Amino acid sequence: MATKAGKAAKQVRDAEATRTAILDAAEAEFAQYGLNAAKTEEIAAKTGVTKAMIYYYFKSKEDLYVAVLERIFFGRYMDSIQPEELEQLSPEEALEKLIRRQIATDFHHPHLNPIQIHEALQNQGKYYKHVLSSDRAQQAFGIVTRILERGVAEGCFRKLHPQHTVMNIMGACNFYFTAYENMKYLWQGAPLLSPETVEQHTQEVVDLILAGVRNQNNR
Amino acid sequence: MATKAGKAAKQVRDAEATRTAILDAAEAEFAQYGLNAAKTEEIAAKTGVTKAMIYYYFKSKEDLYVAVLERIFFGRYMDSIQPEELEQLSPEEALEKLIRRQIATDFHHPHLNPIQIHEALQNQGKYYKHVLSSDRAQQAFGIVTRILERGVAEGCFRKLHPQHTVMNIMGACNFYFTAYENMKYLWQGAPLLSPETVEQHTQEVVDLILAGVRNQNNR
DNA sequence: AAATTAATTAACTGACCTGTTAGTTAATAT
DNA sequence: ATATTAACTAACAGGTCAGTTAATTAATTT
Repeated sequence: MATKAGKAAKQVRDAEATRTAILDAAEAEFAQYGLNAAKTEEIAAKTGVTKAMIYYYFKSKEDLYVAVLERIFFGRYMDSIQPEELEQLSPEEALEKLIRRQIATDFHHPHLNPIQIHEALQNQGKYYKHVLSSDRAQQAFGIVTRILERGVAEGCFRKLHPQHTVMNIMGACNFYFTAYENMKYLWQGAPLLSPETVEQHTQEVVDLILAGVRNQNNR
Repeated sequence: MATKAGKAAKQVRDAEATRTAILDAAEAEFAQYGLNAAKTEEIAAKTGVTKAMIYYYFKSKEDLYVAVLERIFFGRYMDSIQPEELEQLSPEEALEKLIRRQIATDFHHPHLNPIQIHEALQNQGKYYKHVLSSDRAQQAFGIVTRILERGVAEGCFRKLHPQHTVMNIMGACNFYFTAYENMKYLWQGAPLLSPETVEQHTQEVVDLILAGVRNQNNR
């Protein structure tokens, strides 16, 4: 929709659209397999183009992978979480909103977490370094950490370690999605990924974490 | 030490030892890459034998993978957690011990979690199904869930959903290790995987979760 | 409408990777 | 000591995969 496209989508050839389609297919492939086990042939097949197209738009599989990483982090993650907005709220309100947004993001962008995890496990974060070291990322996580620091300072949260707590909250939010495919064998019956159970998961995490950080002596 | 070995270890050829060495190397390789991206050649090299040895002891890469899965789950995980023992304790004590054991297991068997995660993401739990459906696994997780149910029934835990809470606790315990390689770029300085910080992580999770599940109305 | 440029494909190359085979060396039994 | 079995290796076969090349078709410009 950015370029000149009279009727859009009706074009047979559309560089922008093809590039995006490749990124979309690559995102799905990398989410399932990570950089190493992902197959360019498979990405091309999912896109509906020839493998050569990948190398027309991207230098290499590695280059495509980095493009996917950057797009999903800056495009999807940061936009969904909106850390800046949380600064206006009280620590409790901000924390609850953060949790709800985090889980909603996991649910609506199911590739985000798998890609990050594969990157950590397979490549030790090598390709993620420049993303997470960027000013935008540092600032965003600074804001998140400061929500907890503010809570402690204001006395509504108990004395806790902000960075550890941020990680533990992320763990509680994410594990449900990460481990779903294994967990389904443990507690059968329940359809673990239905909107209803995700809503229940959200409420459980909110209750657990807010009770977990609240200062009992205060009030 | 099981077979007849006068001076043990001094043998040049030792089937049992070689098989175990292959399993060890495979465990490390699968933990980093998962089934699909793991290379048999690499496993052989790590073991210090020829690739053909893998096929002497195991039918296929898949077969070796399943052997690794079973060994690490039944051998390492179940032995470390000892769910049966937790049944004797009060819900609070049991829950704290469970958390401490879970994290200690993650720390001392760093391959366990990565393998499980890769299995979920890459293979949708296909090769884990028979493991988690087994009586031993079902019973163990039943015990864990029942700790929470007991706590709710006895009134020391607030009204919570046991299965969701088990997952959220596991998430808080595991995420620290899973995401470490990415997280190190966010909060530099601190050596995130030193014994000291792992101890701190443990205490933070214990504090967070116990406060999070405790019933405030009850005393 | 013809010429030019951009998007796309088919077919290929060379490296790599799983699994095999046939032969070799060490341990064990006779 | 010799024969037999068990553990192990070197070398290879066949398939797969990342990346390339040369030709083709669609869009754009003149």
